[in-house]
Amino acid sequence: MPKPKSPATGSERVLRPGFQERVFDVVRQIPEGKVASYGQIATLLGYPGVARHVGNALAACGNSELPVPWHRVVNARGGISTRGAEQRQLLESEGVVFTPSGLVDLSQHRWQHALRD
DNA sequence: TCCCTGACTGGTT
DNA sequence: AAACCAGCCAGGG
Repeated sequence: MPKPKSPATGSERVLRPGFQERVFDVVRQIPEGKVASYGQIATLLGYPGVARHVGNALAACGNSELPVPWHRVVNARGGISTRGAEQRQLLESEGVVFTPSGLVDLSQHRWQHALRD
């Protein structure tokens, strides 16, 4: 039979369907005043390296029926999304502190899901 | 099906 | 510190 071209053969690093839901699930667990990074969530789900997809999934959080606190997800440097205008305000209203350079102070607000470094 | 883009990241210049 | 680059993989044109 013809050789399968699917990248899943050999090494299955393909995102399973339902990935987006899982992302929402985790994000909903972030408490007020805390933030997590895209990469942190990807790793938590078992897919290190797919931070982009976390962001991509979050971009569609409007499709979710349950509310998703998307503003509590920031990039690895504590920077907020390209649509950060609203995001910053939401975070500050939860007591999140920003550094003078406009980044979330991760040393103070990083959510650790009961884990540690 | 090819090519480009993306709410990302970590390493190298 | 900032720019650049390679890796990641799904979606859309």
